[in-house]
Amino acid sequence: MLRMSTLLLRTLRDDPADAEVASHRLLVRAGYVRRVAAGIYAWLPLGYITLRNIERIIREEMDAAGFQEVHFPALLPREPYEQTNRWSEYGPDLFRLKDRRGNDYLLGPTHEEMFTLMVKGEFSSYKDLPLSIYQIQNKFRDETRPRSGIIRGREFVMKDSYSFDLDDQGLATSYEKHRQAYIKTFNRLGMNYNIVAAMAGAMGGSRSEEFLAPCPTGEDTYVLCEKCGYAANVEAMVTSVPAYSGQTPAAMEIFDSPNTPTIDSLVELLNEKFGGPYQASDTLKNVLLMADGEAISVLVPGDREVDLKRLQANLPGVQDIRLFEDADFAKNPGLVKGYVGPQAAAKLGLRLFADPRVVMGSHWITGANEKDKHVRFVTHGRDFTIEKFVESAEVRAGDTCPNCATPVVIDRAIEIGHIFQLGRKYAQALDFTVLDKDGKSQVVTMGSYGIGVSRAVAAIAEQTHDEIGLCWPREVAPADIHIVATGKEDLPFDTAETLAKELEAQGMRVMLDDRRDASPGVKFKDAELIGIPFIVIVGKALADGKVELRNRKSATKTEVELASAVSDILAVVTAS
RNA sequence: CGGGACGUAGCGCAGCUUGGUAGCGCACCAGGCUGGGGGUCUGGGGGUCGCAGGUUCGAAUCCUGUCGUCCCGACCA
Repeated sequence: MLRMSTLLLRTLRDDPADAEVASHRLLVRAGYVRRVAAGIYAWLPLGYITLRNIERIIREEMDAAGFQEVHFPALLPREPYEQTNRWSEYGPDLFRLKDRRGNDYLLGPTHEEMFTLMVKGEFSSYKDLPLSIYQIQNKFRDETRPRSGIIRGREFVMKDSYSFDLDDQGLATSYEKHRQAYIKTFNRLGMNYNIVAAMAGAMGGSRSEEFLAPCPTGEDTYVLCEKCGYAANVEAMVTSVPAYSGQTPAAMEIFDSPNTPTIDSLVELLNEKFGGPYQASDTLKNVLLMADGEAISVLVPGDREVDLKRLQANLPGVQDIRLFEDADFAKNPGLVKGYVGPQAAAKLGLRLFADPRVVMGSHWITGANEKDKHVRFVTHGRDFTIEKFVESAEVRAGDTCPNCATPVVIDRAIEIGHIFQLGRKYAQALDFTVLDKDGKSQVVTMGSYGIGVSRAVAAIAEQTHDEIGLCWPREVAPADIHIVATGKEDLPFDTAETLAKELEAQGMRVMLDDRRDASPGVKFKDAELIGIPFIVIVGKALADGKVELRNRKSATKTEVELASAVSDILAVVTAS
């Protein structure tokens, strides 16, 4: 039984100054967590119970799916990460340290290498597969800017699983098993979430989905088709483009366009010069970028911006991408800032990519590669050719669903889970093979599956809190019932004590506010802030032989006879 | 890494412009009243004012540097 009189807990009346998002504010105020350093948090008893409840649910679902739990150290040697090249690839986000002999170590950001090596050390036959193993572990990332409290810390708790299969079909099956296990897990956690298509990204692999908990303070943006259910991270959103059916355009025609370095100024001039209506979407924007030191051009309709994240995610292998700067223009005198066109890209040595909207046969108004001159009727396929289409333009609400052409909505969310088919990258790098039926060595194929455990505490708090405090789903709450004794006589306290013990005997998890020195108002406020789903008040109503039962979420209050209180409360709680 | 702000008691803040005994609220301790919505009165304990230099008879306050933190952006399996 949790007793408020002795619990290591001091609720705060004021919001902490450094907390912006609701989960952070409330978890600190309600005494669940305390900041230790930037992006590093300690868990007080209430918070730790909540965290462990989530871990327990995850374990139960992983075990039920037949996955086995293992555990690795957080402190790891450099060598395996050297072999997979992640020691350098991971960049400055990797926490690195040296021991007294000067050897390099790291604090694990994810454990693909260790899992692969563990299985490699034990198994060497196709008969041993498939295998899925998982751990719940603290992970470390030296984020440039930790933020939003528990949501994005530098140390956090994560459940990561890895599957090992002989072939792609096996991987697909393992992936699906994890997907189902995740659905069960997040349902039990009482979360609202969407499963969205994601980019497998630099990790390689063919299929990847994210579990996103919609929430205005989330850091991920995704699109959702409310008609057919298509959902995708904006990076993975597929542009739907109707086939181009326009007539063959006239030949290119250069015209004077003084002082029109921006799309807006160009559109204004077009309407004056040629009669309208012309729109930004009639023009072609040539966005110049440096990709790993190489100049590239990306073509997007003039009314769209390039989404750098989206572009990079769709240009596999590119590590670093940034917009052209004045210094880059200086090095490429053929490129006239504000008047760039794709016609001369090849001549200028630019690699040319285009958003799928720049369909073959479409014609555009674009720069003439000459100051104060533009050109119209520039036609894709006739006047320029591209290396390939690449998803790169910003995604907007109202863009059409690639499945059913319905306008999509855009929403923000917290990423709480990510599953993806890794393929053979790690097994290859670490030389993990098994013998197949024919006695031949085969590189195994892997999947990797993560759940942000500590982040889930915050995500649930974000989705379930209200103005007055936290409001947990029962299975994750630190207790089922919060019993408050009020008054100055012994009777309510003794009664509450007895009631608490009887409810515990029935399997209920009980928190008892047995503080003699706190006023009723303080106890009610604390109970609401802490957010245990049911609150029982033993006080005034005792005079009529009753206690009061409140539902934290709905704020409904009912009085029940003390004589039947245990079974009445039990019935209400278990029905929830 | 760019832009902005802030470091004073466990938490929230004032004091700094104009240098002179470090203050308020919450929390904490002792006692009284109150006892169904963070109630009230009296009395207390707790801070090398982020750190290091400098100016000055004297620095929380002025100057220089440095470290840290938060917010927006960039970045983020």
